Amino acid sequence: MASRQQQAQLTRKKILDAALELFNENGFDDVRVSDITDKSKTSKGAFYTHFNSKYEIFLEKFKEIDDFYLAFEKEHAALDSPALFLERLHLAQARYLRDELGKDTVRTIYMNLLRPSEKNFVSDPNRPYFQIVKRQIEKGQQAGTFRIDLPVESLSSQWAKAIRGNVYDWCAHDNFDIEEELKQLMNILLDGIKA
Amino acid sequence: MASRQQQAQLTRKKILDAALELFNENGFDDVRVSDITDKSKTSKGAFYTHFNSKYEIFLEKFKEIDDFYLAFEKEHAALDSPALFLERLHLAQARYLRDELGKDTVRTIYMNLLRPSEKNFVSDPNRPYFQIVKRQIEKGQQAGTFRIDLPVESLSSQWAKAIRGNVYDWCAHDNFDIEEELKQLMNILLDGIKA
DNA sequence: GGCATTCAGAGACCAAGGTCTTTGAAAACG
DNA sequence: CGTTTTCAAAGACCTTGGTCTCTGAATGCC
Repeated sequence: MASRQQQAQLTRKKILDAALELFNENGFDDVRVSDITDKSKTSKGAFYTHFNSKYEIFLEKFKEIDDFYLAFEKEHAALDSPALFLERLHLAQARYLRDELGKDTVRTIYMNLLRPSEKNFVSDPNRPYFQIVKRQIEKGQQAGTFRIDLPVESLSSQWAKAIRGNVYDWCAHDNFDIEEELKQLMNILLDGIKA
Repeated sequence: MASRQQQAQLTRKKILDAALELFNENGFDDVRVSDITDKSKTSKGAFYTHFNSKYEIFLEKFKEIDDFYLAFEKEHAALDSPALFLERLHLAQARYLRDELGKDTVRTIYMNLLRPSEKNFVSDPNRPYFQIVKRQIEKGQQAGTFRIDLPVESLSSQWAKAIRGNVYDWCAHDNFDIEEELKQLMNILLDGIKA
């Protein structure tokens, strides 16, 4: 028989695959842990040895978003206006959230990030998103188009938080055109960080 | 015996009082619905005829914040710089959230606002907070200090959402000085909405 | 007053996320 | 090898928010 470790990895994968498929079909709230263990022919015991919660396994889906950011940066490396870069990045992000992930997924993530037990992966400063924003703002500072009375860290973290407020509200409402709203916000923010 | 309606109101009050007291002592997550019904000498049936969820009753506590905003506006009516008014308002707000309500309460509210069933009371544009912000921004526009290429509605709603992003992050993290962070954000935002 | 109807309230019940105990095979040991 | 230890996995069990059914007193109607 396969080694214990190999077997465990296989079980983990079976659970993960089943879960992601079910989440895609029915959304987080309409998938029971028992649905996942049934579909993957495993058990609660197996589920909770590999994942700490139903939410944690759901996050796996969200992590793809980092690939999106990295791909965007690569694709737009030629663009040398940081302001323009940031604007396009976030409009693309808005479409990605809306069309690829879907409001329901984002809502679930934003909700669960506030659970006391969670360590907040989304606003981890090491994530590609922050690195990219930071690089652009630094570039703008060096070019003299962005203000330098506040450090890059402050400007970029404030930028990110303002954007997050917009995404949060989008999750909480119907009739909210996130692309349009983000455009407006960035209009203001860019004015606020210009030299 | 008291009329049915009177009796019902009394029961409602008993539940509400017991609940708020328990929430204050132990926080939302550590209070069971059964704790509330035990303390108030009522029952699940009574609880759910008067409130739709454990969260809904918790919101009652939060609604006091509107009194805070109204009091602030009254107290600072003499201040005629909208920029200064907004800055002071939000620093006072930061302290109120931190010292009066507490991070845990705010976190719970921000979490539950994203529940699909909730109608978002917090970002209801009729709330005093929005009215106050809107009035100040309008005042600034009329005085020629704030930009007029975007309508008051846009400026104020973007303002509110950016602030909300900051509060959200404060809830999600330890080691986050909300007063300092808000100061920084407003520095940028005010620059962004100035004429 | 007598009868039908309504409705606040009690509490059994249900659903579903998460925990605990148990088991049996694989690894480690000698 | 034989024995002990470890540990993935199974599934019974617990917890707790919320629902459902039932009851009995207040209200409405004649």
